[in-house]
Amino acid sequence: MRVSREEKDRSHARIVASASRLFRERGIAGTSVGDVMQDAGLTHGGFYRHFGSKDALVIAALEAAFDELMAPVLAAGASEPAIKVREDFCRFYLSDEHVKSPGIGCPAAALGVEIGRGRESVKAALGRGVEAIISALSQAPPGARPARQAQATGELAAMIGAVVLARASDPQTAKLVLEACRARLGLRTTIASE
Amino acid sequence: MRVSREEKDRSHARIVASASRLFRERGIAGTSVGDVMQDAGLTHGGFYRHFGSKDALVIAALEAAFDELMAPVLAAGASEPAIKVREDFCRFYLSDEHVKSPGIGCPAAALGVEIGRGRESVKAALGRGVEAIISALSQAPPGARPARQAQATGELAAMIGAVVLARASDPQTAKLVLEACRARLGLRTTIASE
DNA sequence: TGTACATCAGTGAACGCGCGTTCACTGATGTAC
DNA sequence: TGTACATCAGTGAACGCGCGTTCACTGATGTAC
Repeated sequence: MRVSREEKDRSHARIVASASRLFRERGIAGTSVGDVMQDAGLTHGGFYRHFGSKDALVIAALEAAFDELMAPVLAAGASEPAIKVREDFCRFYLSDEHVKSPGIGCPAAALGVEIGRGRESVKAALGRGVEAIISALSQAPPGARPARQAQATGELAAMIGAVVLARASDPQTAKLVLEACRARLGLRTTIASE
Repeated sequence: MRVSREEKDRSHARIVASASRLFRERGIAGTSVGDVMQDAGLTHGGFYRHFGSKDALVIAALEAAFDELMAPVLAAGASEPAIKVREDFCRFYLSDEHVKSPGIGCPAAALGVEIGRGRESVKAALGRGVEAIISALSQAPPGARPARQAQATGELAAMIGAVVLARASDPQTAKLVLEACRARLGLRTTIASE
């Protein structure tokens, strides 16, 4: 039965939220359209009233995931010193929580490899999200201040690698990987190091 | 028809070599047992004369891939200064060639995320390979010299992230990512940088 | 060394299963008068 | 505002397809005598 415009919008938002989490947790190939719809409390047949294809859902899910990831950074705005915002972001990125919960984490770390093998339109959506992170980390708009952008790019790459490696490792090695990356980024550790 | 023991061994080696390349190029889920057997010049039905499951093939393919990746390092042995061997490894790791050809590259970068979501036995095989790289990079056996191991771990994580990010990016951004990582590792660039 | 037979690597059809996508249908919503 | 009808969000069955795995079969290889 037909539902109201507002109800459809709510369904749409639930589908995107479910997809955004499940794709990051299980991978895109590892998450079926049916899985997403069930998680959103719907049946699979209705999916194509919302998206033209699974790829279109992936793009929407990526955008939502990057928005979610950058929300604290954007919310802080000018009310906090830029250096503090950057450090908070890096601390979250290199946290046990981020490693343990890919569903609420960085899409580049969770889906970068899979998307690198996929369609150009999906790669482009990931690229836009990566650019947004680099801009925020370097405190400079895209294209400007190449030296700072380069540094931020290197730092992001290091953090992505740390999270990828930590997730593939046993818990003990994972801690070591995160700590090593924190040290390389010049982040002081709360726990006393040896 | 039955073939000789030697012929079977050659088939086995071809299956592993094909799997090792195809898994890294297309992902594990993106490569069927049939794809591998066809690439090895066989038909899919014979696969289970060689391996008990696709997972068993993944483990064999991972071991072959890590052996291949570390071959130049081990071949150099004591005949070259350790620092030179390490630098050559890092230069290859951060090369355009490595980014462009995952099929001959590091399994941790190509398959780490997917394997992180998979079975424990496969994760363990990846872990052994990662340990081997860290030992080679730190010039120390596993477990020994924790400070150098920690540094090597951080460097490997940075390189994995750079390759993952470069592969997900457009060619121009990819170059920037690799260059940024080289700079962070203290590797001088052949091309003059700005 | 020669012979008879058991073994088994490789083939290709078949299995059950889950996938992305399509479709006929339902009935509440939205719209035109 | 009320009525008649078109729209369309959501349902659940069905589509063709490819997957990992199994199986009966073939015939050359390996082995026991």
